[in-house]
Amino acid sequence: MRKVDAKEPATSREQRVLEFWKQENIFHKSEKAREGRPEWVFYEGPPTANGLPHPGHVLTRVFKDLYPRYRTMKGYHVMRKAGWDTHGLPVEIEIEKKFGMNGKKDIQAFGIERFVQACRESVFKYEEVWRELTERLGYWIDLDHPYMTLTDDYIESVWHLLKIIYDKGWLVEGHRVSPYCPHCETTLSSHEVAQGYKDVKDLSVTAKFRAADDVDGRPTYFLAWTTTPWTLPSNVGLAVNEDLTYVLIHKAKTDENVWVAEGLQGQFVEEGDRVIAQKRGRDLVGSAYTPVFPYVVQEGKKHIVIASPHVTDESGTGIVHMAPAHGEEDYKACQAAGLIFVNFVDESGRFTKDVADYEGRFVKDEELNVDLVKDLAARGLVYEKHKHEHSYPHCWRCDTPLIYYAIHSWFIRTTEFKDALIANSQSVNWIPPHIRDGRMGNFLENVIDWNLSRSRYWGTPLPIWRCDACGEIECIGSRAELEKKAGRLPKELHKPYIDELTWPCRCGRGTMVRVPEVIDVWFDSGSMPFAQLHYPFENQDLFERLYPADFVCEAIDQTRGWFYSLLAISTAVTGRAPYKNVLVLGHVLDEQGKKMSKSKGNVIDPFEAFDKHGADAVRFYFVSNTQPWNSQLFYHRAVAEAKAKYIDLLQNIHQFYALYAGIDGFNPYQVEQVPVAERPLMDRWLIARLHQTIQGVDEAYERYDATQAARLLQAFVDELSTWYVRRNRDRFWADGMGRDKVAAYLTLFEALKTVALLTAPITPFLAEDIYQNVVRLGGDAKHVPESVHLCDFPAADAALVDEALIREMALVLRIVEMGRHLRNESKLKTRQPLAALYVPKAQQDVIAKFADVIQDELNVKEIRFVDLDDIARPMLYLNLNAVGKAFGRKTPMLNEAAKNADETQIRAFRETGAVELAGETLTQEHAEIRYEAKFEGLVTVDNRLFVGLETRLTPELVEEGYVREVISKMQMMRKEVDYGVTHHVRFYAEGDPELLQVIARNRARIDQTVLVREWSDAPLADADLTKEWDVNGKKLTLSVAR
RNA sequence: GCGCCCAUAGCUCAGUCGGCUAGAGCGCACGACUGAUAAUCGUGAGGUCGGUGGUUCGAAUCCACCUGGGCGCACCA
Repeated sequence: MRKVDAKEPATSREQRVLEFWKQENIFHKSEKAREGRPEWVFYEGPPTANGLPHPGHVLTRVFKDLYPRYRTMKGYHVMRKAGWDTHGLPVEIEIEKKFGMNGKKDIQAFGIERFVQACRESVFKYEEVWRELTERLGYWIDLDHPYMTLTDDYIESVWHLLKIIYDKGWLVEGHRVSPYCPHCETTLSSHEVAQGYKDVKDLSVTAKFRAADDVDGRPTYFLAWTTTPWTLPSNVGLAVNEDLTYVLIHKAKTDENVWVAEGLQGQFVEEGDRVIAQKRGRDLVGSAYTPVFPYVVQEGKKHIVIASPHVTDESGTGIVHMAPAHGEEDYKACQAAGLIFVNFVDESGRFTKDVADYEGRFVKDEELNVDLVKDLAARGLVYEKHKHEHSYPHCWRCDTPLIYYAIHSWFIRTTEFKDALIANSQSVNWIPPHIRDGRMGNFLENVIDWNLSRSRYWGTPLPIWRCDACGEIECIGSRAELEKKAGRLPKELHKPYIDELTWPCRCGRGTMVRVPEVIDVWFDSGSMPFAQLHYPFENQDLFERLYPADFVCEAIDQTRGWFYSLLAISTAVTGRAPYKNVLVLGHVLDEQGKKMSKSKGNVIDPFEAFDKHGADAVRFYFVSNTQPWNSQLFYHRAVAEAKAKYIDLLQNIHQFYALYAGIDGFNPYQVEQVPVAERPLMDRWLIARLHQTIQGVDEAYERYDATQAARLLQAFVDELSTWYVRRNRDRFWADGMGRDKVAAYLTLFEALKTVALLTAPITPFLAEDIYQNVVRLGGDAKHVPESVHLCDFPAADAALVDEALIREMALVLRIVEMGRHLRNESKLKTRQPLAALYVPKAQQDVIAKFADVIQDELNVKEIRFVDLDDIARPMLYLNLNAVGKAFGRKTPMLNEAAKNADETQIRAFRETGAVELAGETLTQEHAEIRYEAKFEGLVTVDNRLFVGLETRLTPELVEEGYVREVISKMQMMRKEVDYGVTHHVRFYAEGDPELLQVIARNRARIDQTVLVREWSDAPLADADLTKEWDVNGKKLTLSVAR
């Protein structure tokens, strides 16, 4: 065993452990050792390695590591395959930036092959950083055999899944209005849109659409509000709700009439205005109006009022302007009413030449919108305008504001199997449970079709070929199928190579050409249960064993991300839920509770945290601080605190054990075992607490409550250190190796060993360090598993959980606490022995068993069992402040009466809470009962217990106090010059003659305690230290030498 | 706008089924210990349990509404 330096920096300890794991291949062995055992299935959600890790990744990885470690110790086989998410817009945008490109035209010019290869190369840009993070954190995951979404095998599996979905008729193309990024020139799915909402201020305008017919000879307008003035040139209709009532208001100031919904008229009727007509929405339908811009010239039904049920009178005017290309509801309502369709915005978000005056201008440009509104205002068509703050979707990667845009896309008809999605989600153990019916439940209730296609380059190609003549389409589900059709395989299953493959259509006239789109990256990652194994082309048996997952864990933003894509694909393909238990984590926030983000500059570098506090401390902090689904504040001071109250404490105990076990050459495997039943009470108590802790920790891990496990461990380690070790220190430095000493060693050994095992999932480094040193004796104990992580999880022995003993010890601790309170009040330091402690006779049976502990802890000569009335007098003690407020001038009189209250009055107060004094009724707010000692000393009482401390000093007690004081000073000097704890040394003393006599009289005891070899008669010439002390007011000068 | 979560000491958090005087750690003040010692232990001060109302013998806990924070959703016209 090696000596332990509790001050060793955590990083150096953790480096040592990492070295050992690597050297001995422990991670690999931990998986190997459980081969053939039942599987406990974990799925890794793939991060993208082209960005740097964030503290949030540390949080998820702590929990992704902890439960697999626990399950492995419980005897399960856990496969831990890493994964990388490699496709998609984020990668493309990086490359665009890198080469100074902007938009798809530039990419085309750059060359798609070159572009795609550049993407491929950049995907693992930060892999090294991720690898280091993973290692430093102690996250055991197989990074050498990861699944990668860009490989042909992976893509082939994804194709297989798409084909199944296609064959079920759920993969369809459609023309609909979707959120669209004009920079990336592609549509986004709902879960991508969800990532990018931001609060922005946009110019909003209430425009006036002049009705064809004047009323009362005055111009009459329909009012409609919009926050997107750029959609007004494409206006083809106005929508009302058939069932709402609309009013016509005569505006006195401008002498014109305006239509708005009745429910909103309050915002439009000003002084002098009046309502001159009222109509149901259905009666307005069909009314013609003049458009506010002249650009819609296409023939057909247009510029009339139509009905749409989605119109409400909750905001705006209750009349909605319709631009069918830019709103899902607009599109549907216009179609239903048979209005024409126009789209004046091109794929890069600019006006086409149809909008002659604004051709080429970007529609989300603020100036353009201002110009449009000015244009309207010049023509008197603005009723009102203002800056409106609202949250508006932005592209989650390039930050461009999205527009709603009617475009051709491929969809998975998730709405078709919505019920199955809901049923599968219901079967999952969501942690915390509210996710099931809350976040996830709501989302699934409102599920919309999955917009799968992206008109981009770097992604899994949509495996659909279409005949350029007859339009027939075919979905390809494997490489073999493709080869059969096309006669060959491409260099890789990516654009542009894949697009080169064509074949003649059955129709005999045309060629089958692949559609240009790639798919949403979320489909890639959601396919991983299948694709990570290249299923069904390989590993069919393995897949059966590894599906579905027992456990997945990500942060809450993945509800609509990975959790959903896994669920949707799995439900579509197998009809089953892909996972059984899902731990949904909260976000990591900074010290002020603000989200950590690069732009705010408040991101704590995970590596800095590891360097400062060690990975164990970070891990323990995240696990113990709060339940993981709550937001977690992350800052250095908090981690340092977690370290101090658990990691350091445990390492201190380890150091203590190693120090003495080293000195004594204690070997737990070679000594004669002392059965627990034959060990002292203290040992039995600790063992009882230990097994109680095993039970609690095991159950907590089992139900995915590692926070509870960590807190139970922390409580146990605290008691182990501050009560067991502190109370039993002298047993470890007793001479020889008697049975009591062996019992103490065995007890502490078992506690340390078990704690190392219990804490291994949470703090794997510290656990290993203790295990190697204490359990494996630095490698000498060959008969125990090589690593703590190869051990079986400890089993609690219920028979050892002596609950009565645990309760009794709690009582003892309470007595000690009360005793220390009295010591504090008496101002008599603990080193001064006192004659007696009084405790309740009623508890004699229990207390007597622990008398020596209590006596020693409080430094009293004797414990006396008494009744409270034997040692204390109850008194009525007034709260003069309260009494003064209530009774004013009678206060002094009442106080006098309280002092003289007799026993019956006090008993009445004790029993009823009220007492009659001098004709007034005093209650508990005015008075309390205090106890006055009947002996020379102090008494304290609580509702269960009382403790009395005798403070009378006899000459003998005083002398002993001096002795203890002198011993203490001598020990401090030994410490200061850093003599070994077993060295015998020489002392010389001079000073107060009385004190010197005390020393002389107590030489035997002092010498034995302080290991004094010789008292010198003359000053020590070779003294290592000389110090002058004040010993209870008497001068003493001491010198020490070896 | 709709939905989910949260709000307890200066800070971070416990508080079980509604039930003793609402707890812990850190910080602060004071003290103790001194063979784990740059470690450790104790005592004390510190609370309108976010607010208002309700249910109840009894509410931090259950209900309603409100306020503040975090997050999510989206036809915010």
